[in-house]
Amino acid sequence: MLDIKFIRENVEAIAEAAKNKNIKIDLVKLIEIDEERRKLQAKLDEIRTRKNELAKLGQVSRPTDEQIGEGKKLKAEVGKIEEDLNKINSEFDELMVQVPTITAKDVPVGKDDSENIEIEREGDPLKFDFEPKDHIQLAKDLDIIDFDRGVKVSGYRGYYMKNEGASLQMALMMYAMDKLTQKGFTLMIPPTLVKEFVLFGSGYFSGKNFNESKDEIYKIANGEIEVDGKTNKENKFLIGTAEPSLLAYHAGEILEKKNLPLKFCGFSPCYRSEIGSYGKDTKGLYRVHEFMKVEQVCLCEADIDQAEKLHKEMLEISKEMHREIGLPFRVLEICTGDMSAGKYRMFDLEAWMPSRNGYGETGSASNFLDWQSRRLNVKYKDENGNKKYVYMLNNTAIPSPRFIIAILENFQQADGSVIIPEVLRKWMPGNANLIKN
RNA sequence: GGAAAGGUCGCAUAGUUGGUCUAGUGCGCACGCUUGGAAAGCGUGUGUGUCGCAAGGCACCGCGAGUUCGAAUCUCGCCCUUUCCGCCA
Repeated sequence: MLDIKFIRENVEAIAEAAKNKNIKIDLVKLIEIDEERRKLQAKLDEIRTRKNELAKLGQVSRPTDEQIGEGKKLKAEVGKIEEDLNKINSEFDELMVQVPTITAKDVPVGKDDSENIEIEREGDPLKFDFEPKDHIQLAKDLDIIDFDRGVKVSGYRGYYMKNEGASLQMALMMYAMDKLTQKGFTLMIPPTLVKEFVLFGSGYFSGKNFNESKDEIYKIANGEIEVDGKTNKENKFLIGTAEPSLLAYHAGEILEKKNLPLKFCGFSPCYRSEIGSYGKDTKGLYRVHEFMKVEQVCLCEADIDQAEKLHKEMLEISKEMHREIGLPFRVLEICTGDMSAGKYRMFDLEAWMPSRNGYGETGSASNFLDWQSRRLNVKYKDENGNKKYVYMLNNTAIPSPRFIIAILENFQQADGSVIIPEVLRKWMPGNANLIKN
C-alpha cells in the first residue's frame, strides 16, 4: 500500500513499475475514483456541518417543526451520499491494495525468473569420484527420513524426520538462532496460527482478504461448528513463514526512533498449501507442506540508505551461514517480473544441490520500504515529532528441509555416510560428526 | 465445553432517565516559571485519521446496522478481551 498523495504525484513512475512487475492495474481509474471520492466527502462534510448546527440549536430550546423538517431532509441526503461514498470507497480500497512499490532504479527489468541476474558465486560445485545418491535415497538408506509413512499419515508431501535426520533439523535451527542472537537479533517463537490482518499486512493476500488470494496459505475453518442453529466462524490462518507474525508484532503501534532499527529472528513451523505447484518437485524434501525455519526481520526508520544497508547486512548473515556450513552457493538479484507488488529490491540465495545438478533456493531477502508498514500501521516518531511509517525488511535465515537436502547430497561419502558440518556438531547428540548406517 | 463481565482520545478511569460530552479527571509526556543544579510545586499544552494553501471542516468513544431533529449514552448483529468452572498438553 502506498500513500495516495504520493500516487497522485507519481502516476507515471508507478505505471512503469507495475508494467515491469507484470501487474495489471488501472491507475487512471484510481485517480478518477480518488477525485470523485474527495468531492463526495467534501459535500458530505458540508451537509453534516449544517446537521451539527441544527442539533446544537435543539439543545437550547425544543426544536421547531421547521428545524425538525430540515433535519429530516438532511438525514435523507446524508444517507444517499453515504451510500455512494461507501461504494466508491470500496472500489478505491480494492485498487489501492494493488498499487506496487516502485523498485530501486538499478533493479534489472525482466519478464520472469529467467531474467534474474547472478551477482555472486562462492564455492565450487563438488565432483564425486563415485556415483552420488540423491537425498531421498540417502535418507532412506540411513533411515533418517521416512517419506512413505509420512504420506500414509499426513498425505501427499508428508514426511517423518527420524534419528539423525531429526537431530540435524534441530541442530540447523539451533545454529541459526544462535548465530542471529549473536548478531544482535531478538529471538522469538511467534504464533503460527494468526488472524487475517497479519497475512494481509505482509502482503500474502493479493487482494484485501483471503478470498481474493491465490495460493500458499492454509485457512483453518475448524470453527464452522453449528451451535443452536448458528454457525460459529473462526477465521484463523496458518503462516507460511514467521515473517508476517514478526512484522505484526508492533502492528498499530508508534515506536520510538531511538529504538530503531529493530531486528527480530523467529523460529517457526511453516505451512504451505502449494496449490498451483502440482507436479513440481513432487518427490523429496524440496517442496513440502510443513517445515521448520528461522527467519530474520528488520524494522528501520524511513531512510532508503539505511534500509539498503540492513538488506545487505541480512544477506551477508545468510551467506555467512552457507559458508560456515560449507555449501557452495550463489546470489541472484531478482528482476522486476519475478518480484511481488510490495518489493523494492530482492535477492535470492541458492545452494548447490547435486541431485538437481544445479542450485536450489535456500533463502530470499526482500526490502519492502513502507508498503507493509502502511498495511500494518507501524509508525515511529522522528525528532520533530512527526509520525512516519517504518521500513520493513525480511530474509530467510535457515529453512530446514532445503539445507538438509544440500547437506546430505554435498557431504555424502563413497560408503554412503554423510559428514555433519563442524558448526552443527555441538548441537548433535554426542557431538556426532557423521551419519552412517 | 459451561458461566459471567467488559471494550472510552499513550496508560488508568468518569460518563448508561439521549441534547451543557466537538468527551471530564489522574498518571505520563512536552515546554515554561522557580532553582546553584535537581526534585517538588505552579502555569500552559498534549489523541488518531481525513480534506484544505490556509482559516477551518468532517469522521472516530471495539466493528457494522438501526431508532431519533439530535446517540459514547437506546435497539439488533458481529468481533475481540478478561475472569471463574470443567477437560487437557
